[in-house]
Amino acid sequence: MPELPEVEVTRRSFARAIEGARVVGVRVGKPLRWPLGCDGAVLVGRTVTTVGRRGKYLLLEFDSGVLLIHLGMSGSLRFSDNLPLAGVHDHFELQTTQGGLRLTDPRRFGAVVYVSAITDPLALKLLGKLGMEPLSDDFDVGQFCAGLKQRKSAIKQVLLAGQLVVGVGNIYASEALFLAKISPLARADTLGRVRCARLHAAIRVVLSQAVERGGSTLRDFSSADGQTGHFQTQAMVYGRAGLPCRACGTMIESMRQGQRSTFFCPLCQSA
DNA sequence: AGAAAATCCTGGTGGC
DNA sequence: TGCCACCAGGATTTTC
Repeated sequence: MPELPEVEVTRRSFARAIEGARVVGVRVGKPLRWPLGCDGAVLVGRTVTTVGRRGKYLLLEFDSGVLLIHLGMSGSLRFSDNLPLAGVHDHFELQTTQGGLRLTDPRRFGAVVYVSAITDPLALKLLGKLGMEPLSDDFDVGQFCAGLKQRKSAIKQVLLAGQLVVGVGNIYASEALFLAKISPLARADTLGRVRCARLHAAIRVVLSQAVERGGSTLRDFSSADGQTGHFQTQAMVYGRAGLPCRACGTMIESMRQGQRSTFFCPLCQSA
């Protein structure tokens, strides 16, 4: 499930290799979450300048125009000068002078959207209300705490919502809350200065460690050069229901919060 | 208005 | 074996 670390690992795995490439062809498969927003042919002849990221969106910037790429929950990219024959789950492909960039996405919750600029209304609609970037300097403790003070729902769900801080999905929300020793059920507005600062730090630690480990490969995630991640092997709580807590030995529990599974240690995260 | 909760999309999987 | 409920991320819709 691509969350911020998987998207960032993907970005790093092909950004350098694709920069300067000129588009020579586009292949579109089945429809994704949203329409591409242009005829694929109009991309031919454009040159890739940079590959950026905002939240879980990759921003493939051309000398003119930008492709917003979202991996949804089952998407992965591959960039290679020798891609295998396209399969049934390959739904977008950019052929360039430096190799082919292909999106494979069985569930098709992902998206590739063309906008003429990052200031385009459609881009603003998708990116405009996103929260702070957790790994950048703009992830300010004060702003984070102030934001939490305004939310009455459970802290786990506030993290997932992405309006305050982006990129923290189901895996890393559980992990960060464990690291910060905060119950996923705690109301966001009840967290004081100390727990709030601890959570802020925990989010940064968990996400940056996950990036270092190449992300989490639960089923089939791999970066654009085919590498799998292995953060999942060091998860403290995610997917560990019924197993002993790595810190205190208490049995890890799971529950449902807003139709999503949450994992936590009832002792370490009792407050 | 703005926050919170419910809904929807798809295909792989596990249980029976 | 086949069928079906269930699960997942997050934008969108509905409710409060």
